[in-house]
Amino acid sequence: MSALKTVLVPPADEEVSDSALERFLGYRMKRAFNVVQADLAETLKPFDLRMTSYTALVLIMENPGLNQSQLAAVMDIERPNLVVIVDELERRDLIVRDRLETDRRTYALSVTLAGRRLCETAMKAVEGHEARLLGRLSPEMRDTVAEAMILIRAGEAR
Amino acid sequence: MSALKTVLVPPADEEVSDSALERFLGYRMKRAFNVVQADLAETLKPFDLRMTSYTALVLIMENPGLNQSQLAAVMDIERPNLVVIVDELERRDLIVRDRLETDRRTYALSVTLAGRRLCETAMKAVEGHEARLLGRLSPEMRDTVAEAMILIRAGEAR
DNA sequence: TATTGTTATACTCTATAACTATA
DNA sequence: TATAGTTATAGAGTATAACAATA
Repeated sequence: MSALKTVLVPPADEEVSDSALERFLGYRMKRAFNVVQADLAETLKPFDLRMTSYTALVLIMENPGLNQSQLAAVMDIERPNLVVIVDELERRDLIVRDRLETDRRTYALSVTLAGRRLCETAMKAVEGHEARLLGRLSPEMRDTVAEAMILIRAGEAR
Repeated sequence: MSALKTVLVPPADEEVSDSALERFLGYRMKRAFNVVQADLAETLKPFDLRMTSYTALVLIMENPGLNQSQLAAVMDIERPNLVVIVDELERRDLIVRDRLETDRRTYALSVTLAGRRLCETAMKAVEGHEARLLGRLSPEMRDTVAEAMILIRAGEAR
């Protein structure tokens, strides 16, 4: 039997393949989400907002009076993580926390006039960001993706 | 003019709406991705792998001899962040780093037998995870989502 | 008891600058 | 000088336990 030595030939950059991960949803989603995240961060930077604080602001504007537990639930984050977000929005006078007479444990959150103005301007910028990132996708494709995201999200508990 | 006092009525839990974020891709993707991430983490826990280390292992198995810069590029992460991942895979004897004669700066990465075995078992588990999470999506929908993720990813630099 | 908001903490992922050794 | 790998570090997101005030 002859002695064969295996020689490891490094692939050229263009030859590196990820086809074994072709059906790997997490991998594909992660890479796409990173791009979306980075572009969104740039988009929101002029408003000094991050994705989480922007989301919170929009939801408070849409649901005046909601409390932090409700907001955390809609945003799908843990309550402790919401505290710092709400703290900062309040510090910047974009929202107010009102103690309720009926239940003095909870805060009723609502936007200030400044908060509403900033939010509406930021929403326009985010529309541009969406258009930029989804430009290559057909309208049908966008709808399908949106629907799929909701279906995946809904399939959580089983 | 009569003095009207605005009373803030907190919404019931079921009434909290996020329709203002309906077309907000990042928000939808984040929520879906969180679900995928959490389920994947559970799936990979028995193998003591995380999403990043699993991805690295699969890619090294598919591209024997590639170096860390190439791997980081395919995975879309920064080189410094890859070091700890490769360190751990090497420590567990799942991969080896071979110094190349031709360029002593780079490592040629490849899986060991143990690495190949663990990877192949883990890939089967990940298939189950995919089936579980994508169960509600039609095959056409899955294809569209996969394609859309690649398109979004590709639209990065513009 | 249970719930709201809070503090403290820890782990992961991500990003950048600066270093070393090789080329 | 440029590149591969490395170290150190910092920021952001996420998750849990435990507490005070209130119901």
